[in-house]
Amino acid sequence: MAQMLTQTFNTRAIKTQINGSKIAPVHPVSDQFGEIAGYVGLIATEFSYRKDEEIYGEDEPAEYVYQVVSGAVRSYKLLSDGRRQIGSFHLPGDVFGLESGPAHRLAAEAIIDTTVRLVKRSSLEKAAGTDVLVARKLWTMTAGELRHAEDHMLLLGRKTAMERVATFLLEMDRRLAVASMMALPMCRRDIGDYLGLTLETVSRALSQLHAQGILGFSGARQIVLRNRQRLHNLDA
Amino acid sequence: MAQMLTQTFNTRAIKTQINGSKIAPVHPVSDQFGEIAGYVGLIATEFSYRKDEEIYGEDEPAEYVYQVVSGAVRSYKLLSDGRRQIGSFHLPGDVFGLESGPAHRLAAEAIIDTTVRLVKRSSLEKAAGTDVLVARKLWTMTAGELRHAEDHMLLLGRKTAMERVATFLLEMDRRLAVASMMALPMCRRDIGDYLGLTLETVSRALSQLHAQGILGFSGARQIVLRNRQRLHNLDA
DNA sequence: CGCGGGTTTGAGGCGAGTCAATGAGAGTGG
DNA sequence: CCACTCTCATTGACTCGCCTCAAACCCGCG
Repeated sequence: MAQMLTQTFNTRAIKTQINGSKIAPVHPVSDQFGEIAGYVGLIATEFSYRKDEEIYGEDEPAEYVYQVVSGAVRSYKLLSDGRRQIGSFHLPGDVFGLESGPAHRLAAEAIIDTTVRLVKRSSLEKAAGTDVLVARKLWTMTAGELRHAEDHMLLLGRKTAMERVATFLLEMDRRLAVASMMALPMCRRDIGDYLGLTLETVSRALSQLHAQGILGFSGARQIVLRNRQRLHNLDA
Repeated sequence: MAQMLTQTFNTRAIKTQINGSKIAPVHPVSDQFGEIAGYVGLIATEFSYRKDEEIYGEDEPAEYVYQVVSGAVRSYKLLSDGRRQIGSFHLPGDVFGLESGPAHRLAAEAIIDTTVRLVKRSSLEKAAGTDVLVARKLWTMTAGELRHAEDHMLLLGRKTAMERVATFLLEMDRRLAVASMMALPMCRRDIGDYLGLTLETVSRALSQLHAQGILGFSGARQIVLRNRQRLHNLDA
């Protein structure tokens, strides 16, 4: 299996080894991996990426499907002049990189040091070809991404800067708050590129919310929401 | 079947009958309907909507899946104060209203008088439960919508007004041009709400493209692209 | 023909972007 | 343990692209 990895991962495996990431031993799919597919016969492998390391590029063949174990990932598209739109952030437990077609439509990078679990796309395809429950699960996961994208189109097309930031805070609060505190893994530029704003506009909105007592800081990326209701009111 | 329709369509069927739409006789799925599912046993019905008539509302139970036969449909979300984001336009041949979950996440309205073919969602679910090819087709269709949404997020978050209009024109040219002429079914406000712009900004961009000789008008909604290459250059 | 909705065009305002400087931590090495 | 550095974040001043408001125009349709 270690041999299979070096074959199939080629450049990425080499790069990751240079970066000092470990390759976890092969093991059967555990319950925790049920999000991708809780079925015997699927091989899950762990893999690690360093901060800002590319996991896959836009239009690259979609060979694997990933689940974040720890860390955080951004999926994005670029325009030719470098303008970037982040489509989604992937946090621990999230599955990403799932494609129905042959290629990844967004690139993916580790926001911070990140460990993922992955399975070969062909394994999933094969399982889906014989098991309608697997097929249904794949559809449902893609539909979940579509739901998020539809909500995000409304944000990008029609919300004001303050509404976008309020939406973002409530989303992150829901997805990664522990004990009412959230530790954002991403920088202001990432947030801006997710919300269709500049990093300065994001910073100004956060400062304004801080001044109004709606949130508290413990360092720029440790945020406590002090009044979710008022935040909801700011979110259209 | 007519009885089934009045039962299952309730208010919509009544409204449509008042509007004078016809209810087509039940018939087996034809080859043309293969986009939804070319399988024996699925019942397709035709239904018509008048200009601006609602086909289904946001968060309404997703009982049917639709395919445009003729006309055009807009799918959109609204903010509480009326701001609208159109997620996509559905043109003849397009399938819309397909959901993995229980409810429609966007509302749908006929842009002009429109005829659709529809099948019960439960029929598709049932077919997908026994036939992995049907299941695969449903997944692929949802993945296609996701691809469009991802491209559109990039447009809404990062493109300029002129780039958005150029992208729109190329999309419509690809999807509905006949003999290099496209007859837009939607008004400037719809285009603006699709592109995250105001109708005035859309109009100004089109006027500018006209002045540059990149497109020609035969009435405000009949457009000929005279230089696709320059339009591509304007689209980031 | 003559409405009337839809479109175009103009003038001015404003929200977010740009450019620039300062500030605050986190990590590093002496 | 502190000084240094470097990245990231904040804040300010100014600009600008798109929005708003308003008026004129143009067809398409009855």
